[in-house]
Amino acid sequence: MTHPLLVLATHDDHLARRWHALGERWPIVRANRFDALPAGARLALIDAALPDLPALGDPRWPRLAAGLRMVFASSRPNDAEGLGAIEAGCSGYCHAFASLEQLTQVLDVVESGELWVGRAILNRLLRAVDHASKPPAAPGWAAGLTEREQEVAQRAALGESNADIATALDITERTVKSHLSAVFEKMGVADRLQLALRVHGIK
Amino acid sequence: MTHPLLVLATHDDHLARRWHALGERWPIVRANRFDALPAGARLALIDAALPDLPALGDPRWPRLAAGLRMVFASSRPNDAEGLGAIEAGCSGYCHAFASLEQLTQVLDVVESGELWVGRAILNRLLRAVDHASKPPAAPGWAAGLTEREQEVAQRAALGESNADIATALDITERTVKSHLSAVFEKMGVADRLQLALRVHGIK
DNA sequence: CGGCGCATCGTACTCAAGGACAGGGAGACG
DNA sequence: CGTCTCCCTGTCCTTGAGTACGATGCGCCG
Repeated sequence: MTHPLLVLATHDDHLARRWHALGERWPIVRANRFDALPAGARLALIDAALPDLPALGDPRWPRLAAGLRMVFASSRPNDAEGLGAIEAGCSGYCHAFASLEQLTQVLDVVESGELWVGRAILNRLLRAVDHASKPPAAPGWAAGLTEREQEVAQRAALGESNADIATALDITERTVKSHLSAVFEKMGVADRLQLALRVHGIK
Repeated sequence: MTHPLLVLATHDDHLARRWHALGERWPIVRANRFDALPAGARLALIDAALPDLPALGDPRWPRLAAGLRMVFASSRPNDAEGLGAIEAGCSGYCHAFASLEQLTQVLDVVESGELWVGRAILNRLLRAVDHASKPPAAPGWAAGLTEREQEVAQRAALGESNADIATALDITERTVKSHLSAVFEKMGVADRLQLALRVHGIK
């Protein structure tokens, strides 16, 4: 048998019967409790509704993840739980009542060492990162600033000195100061530190 | 045949031969150019090195993605390209010379309507989101700082002047400078702006 | 054409910041 | 007791930042 033992960890007999069909692909064993997971198991499908399930921040999760590839199955999936599960060390997160084809695919992917999250979560991740990865796309703070002023403000807020900015924009330090003064005036801040806090959403 | 037609889009004959083995699973057809993709195709594996490949920001990508599930295969994968590919509408991003098992898995996942990215990118996404979702809780930056130094650093990072901090803590401005100098030294930053960026998780 | 916004540059000034250098007092620890 | 760390304070000095006067050139618009 090339496939590793698959532990089906659920307290729910109905769910267990449903998951039982996975036995066609993996040798399976049932576990009723979290702390009763077989020691040597390498792959597990874990019901989020297990009665003795530790919180996702619990240190037992990462310890367990060292030797066990876990798929966290929730009957009511949501982003926060999914992120928590992945961060806790789980390799997959899916709907507990997903189709057998879907579950098989998830387990396949996880067994091969990859991570699996649904497209909903992945999309949200991408949008979040997309959001976070482009500070130049100013949301509100740049209102009323000219294009040049925004450039200068952006750089100043990232810690560049006036001389740095001048060199980068190929203008004089004097001009940088001029733009910055306008920025301070328009944004109602006193110095570049306050500017940085505003630009980055602190205060 | 339950599997849809798989378009192998690459200009590279070597890569095409390698991918050809996917024909055991999907009916395949070769395309040499991006604008020569068959009209009715539903699934495509696209070489990032295609000569006429549009930039990832090109509007042709989302249009194409409407009817075609694309896996973007790069011979030198990196996060930025991966994110760009997914955002452009591709359903998968992987190494062009990944193993056939891996490619099959990716295509399986994508064919079923899910998104696929490697664990490296996914991990990075998670860390990025993890980072972005908790700006107030900065646990790591204060490592090695004494209690007093942390107080001063915290206030300085929020934009308080040395005089402000001195008044607030009922000490001399000189002492504030002393603590701050120690903070700068320990954290490897040059001034309070850099400190603020570090404390608040920017840079 | 004249006014206006924008970007650019000059000099001079004030001031907070930060470093260099030097020290005192309180508590912990072997 | 000696040593160590932490907290506190002092003076002197250099420098970047920010402001206060100023100025020119360009494009747009009524």
